[in-house]
Amino acid sequence: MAGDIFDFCSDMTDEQDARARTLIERAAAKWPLRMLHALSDAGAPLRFSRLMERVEGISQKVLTQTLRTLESDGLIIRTLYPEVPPRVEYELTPLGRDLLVQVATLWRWVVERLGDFDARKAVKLTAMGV
Amino acid sequence: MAGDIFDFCSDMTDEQDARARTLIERAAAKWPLRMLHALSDAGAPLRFSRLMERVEGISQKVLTQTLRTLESDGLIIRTLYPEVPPRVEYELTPLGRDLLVQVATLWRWVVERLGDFDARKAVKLTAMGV
DNA sequence: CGGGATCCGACAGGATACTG
DNA sequence: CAGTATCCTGTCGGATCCCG
Repeated sequence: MAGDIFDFCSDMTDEQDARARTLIERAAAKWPLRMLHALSDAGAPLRFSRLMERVEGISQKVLTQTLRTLESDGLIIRTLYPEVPPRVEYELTPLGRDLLVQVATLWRWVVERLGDFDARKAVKLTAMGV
Repeated sequence: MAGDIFDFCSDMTDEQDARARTLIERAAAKWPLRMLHALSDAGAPLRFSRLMERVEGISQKVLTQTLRTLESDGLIIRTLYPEVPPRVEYELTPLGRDLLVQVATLWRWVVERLGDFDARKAVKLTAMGV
């Protein structure tokens, strides 16, 4: 259809569609978003332990897993300093920063309309004889 | 911090934050998004069976569950026509339509940069002695 | 310090059978 | 037609223990 708001997907392969969907779902998920936000908020590279402190409630396993995923997606950079004890720092890439801005835009839109997301307010007028 | 891009969340309760997060995660998820898209694409109310045809691969159980969730979130409207056999039609609410547009915007942004989401392109220059 | 390996419970989602 | 009920399996995430 001509008016399809997802027109830009028309010439995509199934693989590209799946890749885009995965990226969107990841960025919208709880832990990845909070981690990106923590890194953005810090304004400087964060060590593993500091990041874990800033993302309240996350387990070490999920923190590690998500860091690996975000790194392979090109959203963060992991830098290992081979000292004793070892030091590892994580920071946002420009792409990660930009994606976070996009998601924040969506968040703001939703938060501003929080009161509207409720079935009580979606009463169909025709059902009332209007 | 003053530069926090999520500043607009600062005066939110934990419940509001959780609610917003849930809404975002739902809208970004695979089946809800494809269902909203199908309803938008149809341009008219769809019956249960027609919707199931248009959302390829979805199970009847998940279709029902997701319809209930979307309805309780005020994104779609369910209209029952007490005929024999029964007829039920689903359509987007204005809010549902608007949310879909917001998510589509995010999708377009990601799709246009699909090639960038790849760790190979996120090489840290300082690691190369630059 | 920054993880890896393992076990476990909770829950999402598919397949199937049945119903007003 | 438009669901509901049930079973089953895969995955996610928490907790714990261990290592270089």
